[in-house]
Amino acid sequence: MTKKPTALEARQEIEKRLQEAGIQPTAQRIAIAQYVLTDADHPTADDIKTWADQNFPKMSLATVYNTLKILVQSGILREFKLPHSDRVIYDTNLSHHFHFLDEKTGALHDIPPEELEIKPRNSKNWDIRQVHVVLVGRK
Amino acid sequence: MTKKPTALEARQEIEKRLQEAGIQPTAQRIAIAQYVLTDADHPTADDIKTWADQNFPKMSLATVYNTLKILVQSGILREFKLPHSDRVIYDTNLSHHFHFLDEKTGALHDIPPEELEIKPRNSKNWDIRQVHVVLVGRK
DNA sequence: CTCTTAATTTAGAATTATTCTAATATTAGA
DNA sequence: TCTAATATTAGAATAATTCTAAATTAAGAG
Repeated sequence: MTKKPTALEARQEIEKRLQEAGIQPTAQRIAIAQYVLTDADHPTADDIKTWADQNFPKMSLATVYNTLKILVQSGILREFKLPHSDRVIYDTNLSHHFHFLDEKTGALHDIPPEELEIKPRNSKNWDIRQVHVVLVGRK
Repeated sequence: MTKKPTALEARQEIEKRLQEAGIQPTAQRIAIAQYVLTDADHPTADDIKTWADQNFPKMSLATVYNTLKILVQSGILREFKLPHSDRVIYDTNLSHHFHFLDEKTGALHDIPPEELEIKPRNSKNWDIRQVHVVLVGRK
């Protein structure tokens, strides 16, 4: 039985991850990474800014964007856009998965890879690096 | 052996299609529809504006956007965004297909549905209306 | 410690794609 | 030919994101 990590332990875990990725673990970066990786659900930059305004002494919008860019570059997060909406959405990159967008509510759900079999009959033998799948419909 | 349609015939064909969709076939709309449906390859609104500036007496950017919106609403076109880029891309809706984005060149290629088998193990029995797939990689 | 340099953060301006607005022009139909 | 409805237009407004240049913070050498 694994103990649930305390807030401090979680923070230290995040800090370690940033360091391992060669990212200087500043207070702002730790806060953003912790929020996106543990609490948030497919947040946008704006969601993160709103959260920061309530949970961090002072953080500029530019820092939110800068930090997200760094986290994406280092592979800790991935970013994507939904087929229609305007905003970039951030997602943990821990496990490969697909997305289901509920037309009615706008809610975005993860689809684990086992739920969707994708077989490229890759006749052209292309080198495929990323597979983005968004199913749009109703529950 | 079918004859290749003349420019006039193509224009009339487009006009008929607009009328059937309940869209008033104005000169601007015919021009845009003809370009997107027969000549352009995954254009953005900006591509269409550039083309119009060179091939139509005078057309405002607002008309480009208005017309594209109407064509999408009527099902003649579909629109989507690539996972990373900023612009909406327009595509003919004639046949269901997927996309391959070449990381190196940025070129976007169609993938016919036979090339990619997608099997949702739809345990949740969701009603899926659209399937967006973008493979990103290199040729 | 303390100084110096490099890295980070910041506020606000700039940019980009798209939508809105209100006036003008065109079209369809009586 | 007139009228009402519809479409087009230029330019302003909006929204997400990026850029800029100055101020702050952190890291490492001595």
